[in-house]
Amino acid sequence: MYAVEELSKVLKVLGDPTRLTMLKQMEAGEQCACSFVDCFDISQPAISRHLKMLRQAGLLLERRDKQWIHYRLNETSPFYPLVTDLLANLETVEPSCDCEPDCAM
Amino acid sequence: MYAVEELSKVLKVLGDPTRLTMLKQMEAGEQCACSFVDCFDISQPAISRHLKMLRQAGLLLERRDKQWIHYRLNETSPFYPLVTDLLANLETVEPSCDCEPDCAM
DNA sequence: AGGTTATATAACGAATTTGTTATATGAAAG
DNA sequence: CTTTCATATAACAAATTCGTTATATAACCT
Repeated sequence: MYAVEELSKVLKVLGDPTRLTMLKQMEAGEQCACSFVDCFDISQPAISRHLKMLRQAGLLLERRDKQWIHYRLNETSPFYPLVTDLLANLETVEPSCDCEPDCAM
Repeated sequence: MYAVEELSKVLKVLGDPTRLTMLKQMEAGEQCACSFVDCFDISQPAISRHLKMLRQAGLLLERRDKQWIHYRLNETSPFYPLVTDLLANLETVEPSCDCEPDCAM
């Protein structure tokens, strides 16, 4: 059972096409932050801030490997079931620019 | 299957504690607009605008009866299953001010 | 050490959101 | 017909969002 304040905060974070698409891409597994930079037509700092919002909402976990940071869905979030359910009902988006499944490493 | 743009728009509308609480109250059935005015600590025009946003997202239907307007969840919305699922996992909120289940009529 | 790559933060502006008060509309009641 | 009640709209201010460019940090490579 979610409290109204918490749920509305998470839904607000989910209510953005860029962040929703990011999550959809992480549905398949870990994604390097650099791959998001390639996938979207917005600047690297904008990507970084979207990731931060998802992280602060507790929806993401990160793993540092060398200079790359890999993000993945946080399966221990109380909202993880909600997120996976949403993503399962979300069409896959074909990227506008060239978008590698993941970076070199 | 939802498209990213549509789903993110709906989630954005859902991502507000006032609107989420309004929907929760409509989970039980029709609600007169005036009952929302009693339930929340915001002005009548603010309530009216929240209802408009929910209506424009296709989540609500209205029924006019005399001078009152009754709102209910739109069961034919493609997002209705999503909404009911969310509401089922949302704690009921006890109202701050006096809040009738519905107005006189 | 110095250069390159990946990511984060700061500072800022335009657009959007969310509240307010004042006003308009629509229906009911005297 | 004028008043009253329920609801909607207009105009505006404060706060937030979301992008930008410039700069900082962190790790790797030579």
